Amino acid sequence: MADDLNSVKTYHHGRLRQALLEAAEAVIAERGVDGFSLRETARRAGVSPAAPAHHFGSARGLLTALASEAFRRFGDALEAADAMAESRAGRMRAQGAAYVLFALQERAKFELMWRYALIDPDDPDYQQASRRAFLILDSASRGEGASASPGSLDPAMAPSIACWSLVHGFARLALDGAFGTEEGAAERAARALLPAVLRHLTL
Amino acid sequence: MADDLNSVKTYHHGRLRQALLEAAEAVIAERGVDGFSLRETARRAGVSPAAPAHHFGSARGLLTALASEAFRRFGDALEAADAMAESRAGRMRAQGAAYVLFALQERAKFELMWRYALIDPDDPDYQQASRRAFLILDSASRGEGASASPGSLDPAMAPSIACWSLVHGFARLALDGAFGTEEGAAERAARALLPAVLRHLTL
DNA sequence: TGTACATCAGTGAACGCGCGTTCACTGATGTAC
DNA sequence: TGTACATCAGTGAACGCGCGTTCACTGATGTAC
Repeated sequence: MADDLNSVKTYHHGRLRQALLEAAEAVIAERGVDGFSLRETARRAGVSPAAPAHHFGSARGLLTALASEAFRRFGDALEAADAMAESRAGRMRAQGAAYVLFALQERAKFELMWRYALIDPDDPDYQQASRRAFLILDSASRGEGASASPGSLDPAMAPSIACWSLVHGFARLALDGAFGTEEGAAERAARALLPAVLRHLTL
Repeated sequence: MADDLNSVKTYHHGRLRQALLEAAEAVIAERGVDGFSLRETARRAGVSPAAPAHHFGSARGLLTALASEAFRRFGDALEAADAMAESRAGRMRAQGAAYVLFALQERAKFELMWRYALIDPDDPDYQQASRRAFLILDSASRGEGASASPGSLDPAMAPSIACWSLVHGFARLALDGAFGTEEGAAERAARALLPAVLRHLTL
């Protein structure tokens, strides 16, 4: 029977955790990160406002899970871009483009990823997901297997940090409307300027 | 009599507008941008919750005024740094250091400056203050008098945008704890890494 | 195969909260004559 | 110099809001025998 896959409304949802994450994603995509509300998320998932607590403990817990998931997909995007390029500079540029593309396409999620007032940055899952993303960037900008760790102040980190800063800054400026606030302005700026901007980095 | 400068509590405040801006600044410095509240601001200024409306219209109005003022001081800091250096590269690096220093020292204000969900980015005063800051950066990275405008997609903008992106990204990553979340970690990272990072920029 | 029971995943009503804004008001100031 | 009056800059109580979380509960599921 396809019944239990479709319309039958049962007391137990079955995949509520995933459904809540999707609903939350939709809420922030529509209303912005600041417009998030746990009750609205529950409403969209068709569930009582108390239900999310069962899976995430609190609103912060849900957002932390969503941010972790976002970081994972972000890492995937960087990895995929990396695999398409060959030279060191080529890898770095491909990743830089993917970085900015992700930020523009998944705007709200990208902002959430860095919103420490709303998530728990000490969550192990979050930590692991965000650290991984940096290591992918790092390995491209220093060429081959990553060695140092994100938190270190080793001067050997400078190239990676410079690369990271450049693309991160460009993405945020674009999101914040520095290149115009009209519809599509950020995307146009990225297309027109990003390649030239990336060329200003010496590795 | 010094009375009217000190303790005498009069019905009319006299400089309430300024007092509210200062109170708001203190609130976000203590509680973070997300912790802002108009009522709390009024409380600190020793005034009823309805008073701010008289000077700023709404909470958003107050925050927009605060962000504009922040951008003005930010521009001043960039300008001062610029005046200390001589070569083009020197000016750019001095401004870059000032940029990051401002972000770290005036953390909450710096974040507010870019928080479009809370302010009105179309406010003329805000526009002018933010545009000015960019033009100072721009004039250093292209050498001498600024020519193009922030919104343009002219490829000649690439050096300025690259410089801007680099320092903006570094600042945000530092604030967001990418270099560690312990007390003072961001400052230490800036001291240890920023000069080397700035050297990766070709002008 | 059937039954008892523990555990799990939801409900829905209620709580208390602090918020931004509104409203009719009043005390102080400044200006015209 | 004194008075009338408009304007300005505050008050403080009230409104309605949506929020996150709590609580005692119940329906469904899975497991042991």
